[in-house]
Amino acid sequence: MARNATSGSSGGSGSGSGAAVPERLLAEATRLFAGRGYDRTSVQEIVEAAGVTKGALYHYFGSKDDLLHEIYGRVLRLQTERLDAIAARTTDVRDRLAEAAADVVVTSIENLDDTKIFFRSMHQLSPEKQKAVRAERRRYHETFRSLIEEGQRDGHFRAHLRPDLVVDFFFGSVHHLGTWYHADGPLSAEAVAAEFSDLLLASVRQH
Amino acid sequence: MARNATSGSSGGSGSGSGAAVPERLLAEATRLFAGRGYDRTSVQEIVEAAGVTKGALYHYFGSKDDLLHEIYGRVLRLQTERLDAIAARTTDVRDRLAEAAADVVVTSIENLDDTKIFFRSMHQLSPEKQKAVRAERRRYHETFRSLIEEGQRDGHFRAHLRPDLVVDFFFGSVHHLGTWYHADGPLSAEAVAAEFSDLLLASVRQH
Amino acid sequence: MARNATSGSSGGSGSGSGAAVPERLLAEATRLFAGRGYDRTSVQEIVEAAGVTKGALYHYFGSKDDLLHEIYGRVLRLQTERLDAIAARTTDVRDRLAEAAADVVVTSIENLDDTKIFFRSMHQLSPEKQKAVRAERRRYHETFRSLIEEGQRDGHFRAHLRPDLVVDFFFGSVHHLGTWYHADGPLSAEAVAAEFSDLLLASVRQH
Amino acid sequence: MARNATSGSSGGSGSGSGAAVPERLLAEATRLFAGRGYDRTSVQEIVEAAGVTKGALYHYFGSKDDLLHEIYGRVLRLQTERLDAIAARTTDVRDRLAEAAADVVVTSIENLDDTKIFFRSMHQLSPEKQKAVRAERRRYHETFRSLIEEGQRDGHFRAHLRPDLVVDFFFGSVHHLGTWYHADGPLSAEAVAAEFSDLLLASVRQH
DNA sequence: TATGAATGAGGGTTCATTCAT
DNA sequence: GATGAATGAACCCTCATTCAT
Repeated sequence: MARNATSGSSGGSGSGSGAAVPERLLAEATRLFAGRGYDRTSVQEIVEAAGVTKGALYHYFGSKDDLLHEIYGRVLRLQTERLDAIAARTTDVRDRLAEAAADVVVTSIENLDDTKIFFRSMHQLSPEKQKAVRAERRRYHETFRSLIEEGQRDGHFRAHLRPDLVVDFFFGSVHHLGTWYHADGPLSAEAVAAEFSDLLLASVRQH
Repeated sequence: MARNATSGSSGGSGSGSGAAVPERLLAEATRLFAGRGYDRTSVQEIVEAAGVTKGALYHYFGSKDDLLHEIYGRVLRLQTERLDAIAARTTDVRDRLAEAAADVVVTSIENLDDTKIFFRSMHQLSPEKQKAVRAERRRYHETFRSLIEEGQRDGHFRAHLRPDLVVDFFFGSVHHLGTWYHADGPLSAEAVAAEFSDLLLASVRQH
Repeated sequence: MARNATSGSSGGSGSGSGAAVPERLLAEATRLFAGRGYDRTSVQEIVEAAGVTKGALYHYFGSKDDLLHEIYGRVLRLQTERLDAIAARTTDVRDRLAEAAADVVVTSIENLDDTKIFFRSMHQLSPEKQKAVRAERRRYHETFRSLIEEGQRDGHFRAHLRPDLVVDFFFGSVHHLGTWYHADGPLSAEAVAAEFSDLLLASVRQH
Repeated sequence: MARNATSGSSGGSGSGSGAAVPERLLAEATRLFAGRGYDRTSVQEIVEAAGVTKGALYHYFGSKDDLLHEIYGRVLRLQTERLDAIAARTTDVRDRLAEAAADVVVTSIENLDDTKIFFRSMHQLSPEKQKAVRAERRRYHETFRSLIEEGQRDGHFRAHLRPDLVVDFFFGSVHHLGTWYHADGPLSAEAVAAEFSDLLLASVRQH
């Protein structure tokens, strides 16, 4: 029943604050959910930030829950696409794993609000939407895991490690980025990506 | 404003479910916060689960927020004590780090409800309580980090790694346990602890 | 404010579900009002059921209220015409009363949705429309009552009965049909009509 | 989950408008539902009329729906008790039927607001509560019907009549009272009761 | 020590209607 | 003739907290 939230842009005749209404709503919701948490952000606050009324929000989104789901969807689609592209390459599996690890760190930092929301607010989605998101997330993890398994078969990675545990180990670190990373701190996204990638590779590599 | 929540036990002649009222309240609150989240758990649900009335809760705790703070306090005190004990030993720093890592995994799994609450609900504490918790947490992280720095000075651990980044890397994995670990799954707490500890050591060790 | 709702049919070349738009809207509104009640049926539901948009509805009808009024109008016109025709005959007044009673039962059952709406939703009309409907209804009742009065003058019906009370007695039964009658039950419309007519005649006849 | 709404009276120390809060809420709700209809009466209007806040209403009643259900319950209990008492007598079945008919007319008029609500708002109850009310109502109708069946077996009432149809015929008239009866009109409750009872008896009697 | 009725502010959501296109 | 985005007001309900008892 959720309406299609990504209508074409308003075409440049733009009255108001520039971007189209659904995009503005998603952007403000993302910002507020990341800051205050999903439950502490009221629909009223979102629409005020976006400069529209509640009716407009419910014209585009079926519920507050739908907004959250849409936010998840965007980031999942983005990361899945990127991982699939990296995994499909024909380079050494160690390079592919390193690159995949660095890439997810960079995109997580570039979308830090989404990252914060992701690991804090998943359980506030309605059960069925939670199931949908988990399924997409599982696909993503499986692709990542298959890289580790491939490295183990090739003798590059330590064979006794449980690949699923390694995935949970690493993605815990990634999801946690939202808790401590600050854009205005001393570390660039690429610096963190390089070190996380290095740590992951060192932890699995056959020495 | 917070009353002292840990009064002596009611002496055993207690009516009801055995344990003293404040303990029962904390236990039920922990269970419910972990399951539904802090904001979605009502005070009414907590007192019903504990078999008391609202008046009783507000007799022992100044606010719902106080309950959450107390839960944080318990787990922080526990983990700080254990880490301090491990860090104070005189064994090889690699052993101390491995042991500290394994220990925090085991206690996180043994108190999985607290772990879930910890990483999801921090931002739902009042700002000043949040500050207090963060300060305690920082002390904990600093102790952990000092083990890594010691290992670097000794030449056991790779010198170019940023110790604080390593700590955030590892504790992301630990906090994430609440998201995927299930007591009735195939892995014991000790098995996860061993593998996480192994991964951490491998990732930092000089090879 | 109400536009003329019964425009000529669109000529048969019509796109969509066959009948002209206003008729389709009235038909779906009748079905929905009978099922869910007037207040619980949204304009959105009506236009979706009719396969048009809100703009179309408001093009033909001035308001949601207008739809309800039009539904009342149709059934009132129908029943008034039929009663007038029966009352104008020259047969024995007992036969005319019996026929009128049976006829209103049959048409009430044939338009059971209208009947349900009639007795449940009158008070949801705007005051002025309510007044108009009541006036038409009064005319109808007066015609019916005059049959009873005629029978009393002729000595066929018991003289001490209050004719208006008899009318209310009988039409209570008729309006109530919507509550219990089901088309797929064991009773045909004609069977109910015969028995109701019989009960009415027996209740007023001089024995 | 509905709280018990009929606490003891407040004991005479009565601050405020006299009666206890739940009773006041039910009384005002009855008045407003009868006047405007259930859907058109807001919870805000009810609590304002009763001089309390929304929180107080929801302290005693689980939902607006519960209020309606409680109103139904009261009138059903009253009428069931009275009918059972009359049906249990040992007088001639014609007298018992006449008395039962007259009695339900009198109590329906004495509780005219409840009567109005009954026939207009039943379908606005939640499905499960509707089922409960219908079941109670069916019991009531069955008792009434058994009087007619008894009269048919005794040869007092016409044997070919369908008893259930007679019951629906008569209770249509009774439920309809709310539509036309006015306390300040020319007819006393007893006068209407006598005539309705007479009409019913005449319609079923063997002549 | 404990009760539980009552508050008051705010929660998410629905909806008839309008109007620029 | 017809669209559908947007409004704005009202809707039912929840909840942490207080306080007279």
